Amino acid sequence: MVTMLDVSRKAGVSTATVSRVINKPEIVDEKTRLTVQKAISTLDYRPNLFARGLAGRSSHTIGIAVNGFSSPYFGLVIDGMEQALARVGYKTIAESNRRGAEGEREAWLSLIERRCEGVIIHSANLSDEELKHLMQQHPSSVLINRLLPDFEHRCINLDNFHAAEIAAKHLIDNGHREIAVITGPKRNFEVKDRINGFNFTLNNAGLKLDKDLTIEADFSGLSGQEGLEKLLATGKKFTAVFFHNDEMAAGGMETCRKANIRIPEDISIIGFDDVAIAKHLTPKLTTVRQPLREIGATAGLLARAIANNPNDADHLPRTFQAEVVERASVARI
Amino acid sequence: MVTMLDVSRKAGVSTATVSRVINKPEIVDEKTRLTVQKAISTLDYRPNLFARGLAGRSSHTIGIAVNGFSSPYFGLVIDGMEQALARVGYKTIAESNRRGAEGEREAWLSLIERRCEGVIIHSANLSDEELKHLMQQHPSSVLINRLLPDFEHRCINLDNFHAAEIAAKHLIDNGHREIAVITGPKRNFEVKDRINGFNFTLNNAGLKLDKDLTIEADFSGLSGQEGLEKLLATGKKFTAVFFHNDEMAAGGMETCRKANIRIPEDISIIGFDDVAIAKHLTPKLTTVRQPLREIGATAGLLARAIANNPNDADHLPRTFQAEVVERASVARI
DNA sequence: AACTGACGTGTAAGCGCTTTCATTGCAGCG
DNA sequence: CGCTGCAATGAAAGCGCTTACACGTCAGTT
Repeated sequence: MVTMLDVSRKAGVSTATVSRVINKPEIVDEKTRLTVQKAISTLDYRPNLFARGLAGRSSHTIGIAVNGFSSPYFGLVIDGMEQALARVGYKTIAESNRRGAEGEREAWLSLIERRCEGVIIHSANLSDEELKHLMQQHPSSVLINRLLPDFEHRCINLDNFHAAEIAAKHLIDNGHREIAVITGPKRNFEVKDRINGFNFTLNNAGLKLDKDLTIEADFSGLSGQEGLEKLLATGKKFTAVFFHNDEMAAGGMETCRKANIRIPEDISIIGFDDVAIAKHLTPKLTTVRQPLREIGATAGLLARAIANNPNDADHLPRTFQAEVVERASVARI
Repeated sequence: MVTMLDVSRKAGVSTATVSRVINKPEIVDEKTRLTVQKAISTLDYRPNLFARGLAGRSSHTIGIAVNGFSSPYFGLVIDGMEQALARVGYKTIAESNRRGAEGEREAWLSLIERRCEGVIIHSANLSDEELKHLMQQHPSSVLINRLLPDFEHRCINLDNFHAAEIAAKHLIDNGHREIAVITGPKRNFEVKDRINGFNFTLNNAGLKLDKDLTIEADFSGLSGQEGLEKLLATGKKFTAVFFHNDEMAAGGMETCRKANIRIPEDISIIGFDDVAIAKHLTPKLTTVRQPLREIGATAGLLARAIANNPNDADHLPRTFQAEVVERASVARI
């Protein structure tokens, strides 16, 4: 392994100078700089990250902890982050949460251990209390999909209230009056916001949400399927249903197929997220798109800014707006 | 930050002993070990990975470089790897390739720099020559989805020949005689294997592949869509088409829908991979499933074994068998 | 009783960098 | 011509850990 010492010898300077050439080229004389750079490239030298990290230089990497890499949702977030960060010379490292609060804490710490300058966390299981504690202890971490009191400027979120608003509006504009909804777990704050936004819009339009027509599910396809079955079982009339994610919407479509219910002729369906499957469903799913890549990108940039240059952080948005992607699962009636 | 020195003081021993407790607990006296462990946990001490890495201890992490985190394909591979490795106390770090050969090399090196004990690489763009060079230089890296001459024992692959064989067999068994195929890029070795396996089976059954009925595409949905259009334009008769991945199959279905061709009544379709969208298509896609998680898991384990205990490596499989998942897009005729 | 090993532990030398502080050389000044 | 001040560089002290080596201690020998 070729070390900085090798380079310095080859270039006839001290290791300090080599280090400067690498980290602050502007402060070394042009001539020396050139010699050193030549030495670096002819020796094919690459700094040892561990030594660098130990010696205290910043690692130029931002970490992100998610639950499972195979989620289409987080895949996009990470991708967005990775690309934005790469553009400013930063590396991304992704870690997979083990399940539960313990797993989330573990992943977070592990990222810190890796000396990530910033860490971005999606936590569903840690309590506000503990989250606050960790946020305090690790000042350049940022949360996504969670709004932690007192740490709002370090949280990145979709404007779920608004997102549900436009979903409702889309349905109403298309003439729907009896609307059902299948929600995510109600303890999630984003679920609450969606419910509120949805209700708000319905109320404004002089409609109201029938309690029996809102079912709590758990974001899984199966729960969507069963949710719609329950809805059907009530015998109540409804012409449209709003699912809190696409996965559940796909499940819902499945029960329609089984029950011989036509979409959108008999029931209109609107989803949420716009993940890959949405456009492959039949009919193609009209859904509320989250700007996932953008959220990832901003989270990454924010973490970096907080770590290095807190002023920059102010310019970054903390909340994002969804938009509805009109496809073919909502009928005008 | 609490360091090993703090722990050693608290426990009244030297740092060397603390280090031993962490790395080779068996060699320290039980009593001391307990004191030290208590000190560690009351201080909430966590070793500094950089110092560890620098001082030469193994990092207990395996890295993987893929192109983009949002691919449903690699998502599963990484997930499988992560879980298998976690089970043996190893960490996974995933890095996203930048495009092209240069990007792949870069990601590889970057993983090495992070002192990953082993590295697992998916390379589509590096030449065999360069790959060999890198494999030599970094003895505990393993390749997935590529078969590099002279390094077969460090390559993990699907048995593509067999996979295509069973796809063909499935079609033939269902009575199909005129079969079209839409392939991936032919320079890919796995594509070649699939073509060979497919042809082989067809020939064995006394059929042969019509040159006009095989179209080269690029694995994208759009290319699948266009591929089927071209097929239709030939005016030749075919009752089934084999797509080299699900994405393209979805595209093909799209074409059918537009052309008012019923699946599977008019044309049967079989895909490849079995990614998330497959079961959401209408009709549900019959496809050849790759054991993606298992491939990931084995790749991770293999890299680790090569790094630590070459003998263990022998037991691990290098090639995996696909299976067809029968759903609803292939008709019996 | 002196001698051997095995065992448990401590001492201290790095690992490859960054960074502070000191040093040098030299232009510009009175 | 001696100063000051600045720019460019070097010397050396860590960063927090691992590990070779040395050093007791205390059985079990002879």
